[in-house]
Amino acid sequence: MGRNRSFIEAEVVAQCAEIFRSTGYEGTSIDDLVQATGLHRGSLYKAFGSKRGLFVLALRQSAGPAMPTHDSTDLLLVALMELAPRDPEIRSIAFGILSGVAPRHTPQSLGERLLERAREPRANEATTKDSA
Amino acid sequence: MGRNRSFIEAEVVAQCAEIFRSTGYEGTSIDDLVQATGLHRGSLYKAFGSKRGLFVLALRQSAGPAMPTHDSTDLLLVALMELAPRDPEIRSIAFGILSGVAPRHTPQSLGERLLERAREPRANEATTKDSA
DNA sequence: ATCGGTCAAGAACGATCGGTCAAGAATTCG
DNA sequence: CGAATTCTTGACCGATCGTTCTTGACCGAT
Repeated sequence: MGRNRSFIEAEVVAQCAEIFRSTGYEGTSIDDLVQATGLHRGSLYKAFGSKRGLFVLALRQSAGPAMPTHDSTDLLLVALMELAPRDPEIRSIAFGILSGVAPRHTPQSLGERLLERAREPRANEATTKDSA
Repeated sequence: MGRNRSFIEAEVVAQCAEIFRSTGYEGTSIDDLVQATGLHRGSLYKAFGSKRGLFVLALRQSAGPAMPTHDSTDLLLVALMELAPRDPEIRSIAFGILSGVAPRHTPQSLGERLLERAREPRANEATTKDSA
């Protein structure tokens, strides 16, 4: 039970992380997360409290012990660009990830990934509804 | 006169650029720009058409012939992170700036500035966002 | 069968978003 | 001077934002 639940939780957080890293923090709406996870608004809030809380979990989880992937690096970039300057806790988490035991990220590697990400066209997210 | 007008215009664009580079694109509301410029909503839209149009002008203007400053680099970072993946024109402008005649920006210099910016606390603008 | 408690579900909420427009002030022209 | 025209202004719009609350289905214990 508990194990299964936390496993599912981790999966949901991972799905949200994917949305956040792709469309940014401010660019992601709760509806986007609802759609991506299949959960419902109330459930998301019951489980995670707020959009920001969900992002914090996603950021922490994506920075596990493994080597950074493109996805986890993107999420870190989003945190650094959009949240860190105005949110001390997230700034602290982000720089904690950066100063991990091994020098996994460097300014150069971050800059390179930033440029790669900027070049990747994003599927035109529905600003106007034509889902038929 | 035309010259005076365009001078004022450039000043307004510069003020908006400062807001965009500081709080990001999605993080900046029209009201923020209204407050920063002292102009009124209608005037802004009459002169610049849209928030995006204003950002495009700001990005182009900030990437003049001079050496990049922290401010102009920040605006470029915002363009690359928030707009470039979903907006081909802005992506094109941004990469045009990057491939200027002299190698003014490198992945490493971008990454370094990204980290500096993330460390600079931003005056907590009260948008009733983190009261949870 | 009936209660009490739990939880998913999504309708509803106030605030705020980007964008528009009609009415008043200012200016130009006959 | 008065009519015509341009500019200024901020109230207003529908949509969407993040968040909360009511609803009702479900389940074990009585």
